Amino acid sequence: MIANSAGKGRVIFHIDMNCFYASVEAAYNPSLKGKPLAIAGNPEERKGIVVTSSYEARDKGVKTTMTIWQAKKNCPELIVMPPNFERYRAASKELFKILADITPNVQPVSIDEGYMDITDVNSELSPLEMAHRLQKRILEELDLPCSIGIAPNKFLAKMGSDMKKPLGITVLRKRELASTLWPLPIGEMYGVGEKTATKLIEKGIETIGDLATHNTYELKQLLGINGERLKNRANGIDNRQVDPEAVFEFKSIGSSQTLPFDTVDEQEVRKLLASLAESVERRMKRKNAAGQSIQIMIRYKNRKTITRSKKLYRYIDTKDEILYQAEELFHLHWNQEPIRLLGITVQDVEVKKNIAKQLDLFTYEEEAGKEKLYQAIEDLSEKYGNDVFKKLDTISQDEQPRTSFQKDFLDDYRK
DNA sequence: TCTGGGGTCCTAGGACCC
DNA sequence: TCTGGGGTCCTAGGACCC
Repeated sequence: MIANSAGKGRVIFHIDMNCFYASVEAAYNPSLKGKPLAIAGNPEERKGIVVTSSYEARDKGVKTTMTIWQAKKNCPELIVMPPNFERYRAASKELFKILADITPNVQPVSIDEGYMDITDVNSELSPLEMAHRLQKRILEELDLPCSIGIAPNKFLAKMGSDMKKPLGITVLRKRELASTLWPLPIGEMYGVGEKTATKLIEKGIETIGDLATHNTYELKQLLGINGERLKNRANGIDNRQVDPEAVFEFKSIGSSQTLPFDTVDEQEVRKLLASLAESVERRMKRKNAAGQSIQIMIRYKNRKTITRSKKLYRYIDTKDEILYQAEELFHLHWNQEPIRLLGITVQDVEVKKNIAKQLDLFTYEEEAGKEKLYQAIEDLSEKYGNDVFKKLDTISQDEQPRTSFQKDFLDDYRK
């Protein structure tokens, strides 16, 4: 049988690793198998919350985002380990290699899950048999358990992979939704979080089936565009493609950190901002990217969190530039109250290859040296206002200026 | 004596332009 | 003498996911 025998319908897999971090640790150290294990940060630095835990731990009431002391209260024999991301990244890489063996049409969505579109895979095996082999191979080669959802679209495949754990395989067919998907409580639907669940339950929508049959207009009133989308999904409608390129289309790169103690000390703030800027720079370099906006995040003592951002009209990618912009925003917006967490994010990120094509200031930057460019930018901002870059639009280096404004700018700049 | 860190997408108001 | 409506961009915040 050929996977595509259904005709025009697609066949999508969603692969979801079971308790990924905990399973990787158990694969490295088999003596951990069968024991209640939690991966959690350092409680001394106020980061001691459970990130993942084994099923044995979950059975004893250990839940993700619990603090370690809460988790240990429920499960005194809990083994707690710090996260080892290198390890998880390495395991993830091996996982996606195995998926790529079946089809190039794989879309990673996070370190431990991904979609595959196997519609056009030539195989004598049925999709269900393929899934069994895949699951077995991942278990044998990586010693890691996973669950697989098989369905005609991403949403149903995702819901399917969630239904049986560990080592489950679930087929969700559209014609069986009323008996398979609809009985589930609304809060278990992908895309419905706590807030949305509360709103829906208030309207008497308690199951996915209730949502599927509810009046569309009312849902739009309640949830905006998302209301309509959720209703469609509840009815098994989801046209999103599996996109292997999506993983390269990141839009922001950020770094944030909770301080061991709340602080108002500017020295300490500066140190943290510098190290955050460095971390952002490192990761942007790795991805060969630069960004056009900067955002800072300040979380205060009472957990109230603000974000402040600024569009820059030029691309930045170095630690110094990131830090300079972040410090400026910080001093403009900090209300002097004790700080719990700081974050820096570079937004409107592009890979440099694409920037060079589109935007030319970057080319100038490479050629003429940054200091000269920044000086020119500052002079021009003063002269023409902050609109200068919008008005400039894109002038490529070999291109003739199209407007008198662009001409003035280039004259000024080349001086 | 609780609640990390990495993201994406959507909304809503104001500025500005036509 | 007073005021429509559409569209885009920017900023801040919120919801959600892993």
